[in-house]
Amino acid sequence: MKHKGKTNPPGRIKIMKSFSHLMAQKDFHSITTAEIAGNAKVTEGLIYKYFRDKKDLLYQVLDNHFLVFQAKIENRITDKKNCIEQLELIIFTSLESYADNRIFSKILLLEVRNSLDFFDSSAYGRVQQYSRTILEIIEKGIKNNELKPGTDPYTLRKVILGAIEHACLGEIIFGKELDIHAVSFGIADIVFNGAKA
Amino acid sequence: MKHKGKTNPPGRIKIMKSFSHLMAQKDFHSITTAEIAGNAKVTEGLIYKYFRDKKDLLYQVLDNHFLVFQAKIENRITDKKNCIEQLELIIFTSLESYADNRIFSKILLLEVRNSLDFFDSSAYGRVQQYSRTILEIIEKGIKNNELKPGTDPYTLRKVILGAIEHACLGEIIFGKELDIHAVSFGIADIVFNGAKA
DNA sequence: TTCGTGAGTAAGTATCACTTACCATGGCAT
DNA sequence: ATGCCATGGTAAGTGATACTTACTCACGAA
Repeated sequence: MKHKGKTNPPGRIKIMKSFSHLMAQKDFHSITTAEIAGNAKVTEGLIYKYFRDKKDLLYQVLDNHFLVFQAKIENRITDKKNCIEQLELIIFTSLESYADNRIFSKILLLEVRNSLDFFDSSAYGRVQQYSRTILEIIEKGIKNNELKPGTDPYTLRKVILGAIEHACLGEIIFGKELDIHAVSFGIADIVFNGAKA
Repeated sequence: MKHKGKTNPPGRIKIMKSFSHLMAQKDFHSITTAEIAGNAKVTEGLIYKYFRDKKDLLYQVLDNHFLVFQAKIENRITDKKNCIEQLELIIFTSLESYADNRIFSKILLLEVRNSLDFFDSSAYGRVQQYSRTILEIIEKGIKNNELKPGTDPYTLRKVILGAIEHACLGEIIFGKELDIHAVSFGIADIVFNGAKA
């Protein structure tokens, strides 16, 4: 008997909460199904009623976190008309979200990428949308001459996304504090004004 | 009986080669010790004579690949005196190395980061040195006014490293082709001259 | 000759992800 | 009322896999 996804029973919620909680402490592979179930006070078998396998659980937890992340970004950038301001805000908000949602960022930046089936998941769909939003803003910026006409939008996106992700890695891995304002300003300054004297 | 690391017996080499070869085909966790041993024509037990565990094998293979990577970079940048040229060369050479050494980049960018014990490994020591080299060039560049005086060297390094890594991810994960010349030039252009019109 | 050491093997074992078969309850059509 | 079946949940496996233990063999030095 498989779960159809029409309801959201307490067992399912408890499993996701338990797993989320464990992800804050250790990496995916060293979390056992026995631990997840024990922590959630259900039996191991129930996990497989609601999730295809352990990875599917990971992806669905990520998907949940991504919803909040995405809503925050989409909400904020609608105020700004200026493309550069929009991009600056995306950099800042991404850093902020990564910083106060360690589990989300740990899963997204460290755990899911090495397994190909992630890219079929609904969570990856959200990554793509976030990524597409950035590209569209850049293309608009080039069109109305806010950004240099020769800029390759894909490369610019690579630099922005790469900088954001790299900035978070130290914090995620070593638990270092990150001055979000300073770093996001610094990244934007380099990306838009250049580092050359 | 543990291995002291003084010699490099054929079994050890065969195991590392076998593992390297398997890493080109699938991800770390779906490679089994039985496969590694079978492929290398030794018994499973021998793996644990030379490597503490499967992860240790991963780190030592990475370490080997990193040696080549590092040598190439250090060699090339000694020609150039100009700091910006040095950084441009690092960007290009990194992309190039990542591109024609898929196993190396897959391990470094996707597989090792989620496990804390990597950061005690000798391979991580090499990552740190590579990273330090970049920082030193940036600091020199700021001192002799090639780069803007206000630049935070750590942030600039984040942008450069992040851009490089992000540029490679698509290639590693989906096997997409990457125009190294175009992308490395694009990254350098944005980072040094800025994207703002 | 003996002894110690490095290279390699064979046969486990504990643990883990995942499966199968089962139980209980409540709403609902007959 | 009654039968029924979908949904939420459990209990007890099972095969695979990472890692361990105890062993053999070859050989160079004392």
